Amino acid sequence: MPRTGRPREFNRDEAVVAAMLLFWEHGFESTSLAQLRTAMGGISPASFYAAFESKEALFREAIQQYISTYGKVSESFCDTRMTSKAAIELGLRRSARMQTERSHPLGCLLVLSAVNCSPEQQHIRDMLAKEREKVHDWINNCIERAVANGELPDSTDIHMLVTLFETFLRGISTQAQDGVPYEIIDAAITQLMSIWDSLSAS
Amino acid sequence: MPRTGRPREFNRDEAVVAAMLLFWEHGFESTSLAQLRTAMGGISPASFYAAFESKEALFREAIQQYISTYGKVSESFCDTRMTSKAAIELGLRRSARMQTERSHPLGCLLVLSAVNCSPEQQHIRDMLAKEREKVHDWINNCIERAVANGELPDSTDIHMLVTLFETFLRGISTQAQDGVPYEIIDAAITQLMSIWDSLSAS
DNA sequence: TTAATTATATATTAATCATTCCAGAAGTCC
DNA sequence: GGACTTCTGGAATGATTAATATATAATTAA
Repeated sequence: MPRTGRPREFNRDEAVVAAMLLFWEHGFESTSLAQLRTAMGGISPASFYAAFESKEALFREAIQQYISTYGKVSESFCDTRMTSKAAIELGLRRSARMQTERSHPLGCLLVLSAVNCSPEQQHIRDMLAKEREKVHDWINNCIERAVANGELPDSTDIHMLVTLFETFLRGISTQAQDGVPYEIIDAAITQLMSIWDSLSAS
Repeated sequence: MPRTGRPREFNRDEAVVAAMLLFWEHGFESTSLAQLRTAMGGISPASFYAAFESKEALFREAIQQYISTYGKVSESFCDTRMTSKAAIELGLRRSARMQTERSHPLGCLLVLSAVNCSPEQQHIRDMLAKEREKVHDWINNCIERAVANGELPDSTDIHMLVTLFETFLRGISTQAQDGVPYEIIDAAITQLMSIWDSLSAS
């Protein structure tokens, strides 16, 4: 917080949220600075660069904003207060719910916002890949825990099961973008989770 | 085929394939005309616009090129010469195989190439959504056929089952982009298909 | 041989891209 | 009341965007 100098005339936090929503909907490269500045309250280029160092730096802030709010639904995957099955199931359902809400862009920002990227911006893709890997690790640890504590048999193919759930989770993003409603994805999750029971029973 | 006038100095078909690969890897908007012209054999702007009307028209041709080659793996979903289960399973496995091949960009062009789009290019997104809908209809018809001929019970929730398989199918695209190998996706497909047996048995 | 046709190379267009410069405005600190 | 600091509006930066204009080269048809 600056204690001296002319005070900022716009709310920085609100501006980051507005930018996040734009990046979420159109992606990093397809969102122009002019669009961002308009959505952030019609601020000038000078104000933009004084508050945020660059478009890329703003994008990084937007990602952190997403992770600390909407993205929290994924944290169910690393919630050890419930069974592994319950954690996976809740993570999937909460993700599906959030990604199909109409109060913000559809799908997951971490999956969608840098799918299309020019070669020079490969590091943007890599940055998001790292964030996705965190969720991957949560799911992986969750399944490993299930095998370790007997919730799933020792013969369980852990990598296979992680891939099964994660691939479905990724698919929710483009399904949501195409308008598939929550209820039907939720029903598919119920069916998907039946696999868990058949594995634990055998 | 022009029968008169100066002959074209580059192979038009090869140029479309080169463009398709670029669009596949970087998406519609993030692929520049300069990149395209270089990949298409270093042709000039004049030659480009003489052969293809515009960047968008070329993109449409690239999509058709994809559909008639790599995209054919999806046609398993509407192959009625085998059981519905076999059609779904083969469609998934062939999609996973194709999308993880290293001889071309990873994932599915129809899913990935217009995820990030500026508002003015919404019709590009819509165009790809229509192509994806064809695959959706194939899967839907395939499941409907299974219920109609007794392969699945009448009580089957068709929309749910279509969503289950299609969401997984969509997820393969970003999983492949993140480097998940074919073998592990294939194993997940095997597990996913076990749902079919549990449904047909009950 | 000439006309018609089509592709070519080169230069150029206007628009947009992210970013920077500069002068002034609005605060705090002493 | 300065001095200092930070933010502001507005103009300008050079690079890049997709697309076009113009003139010429290479072919076929008559």
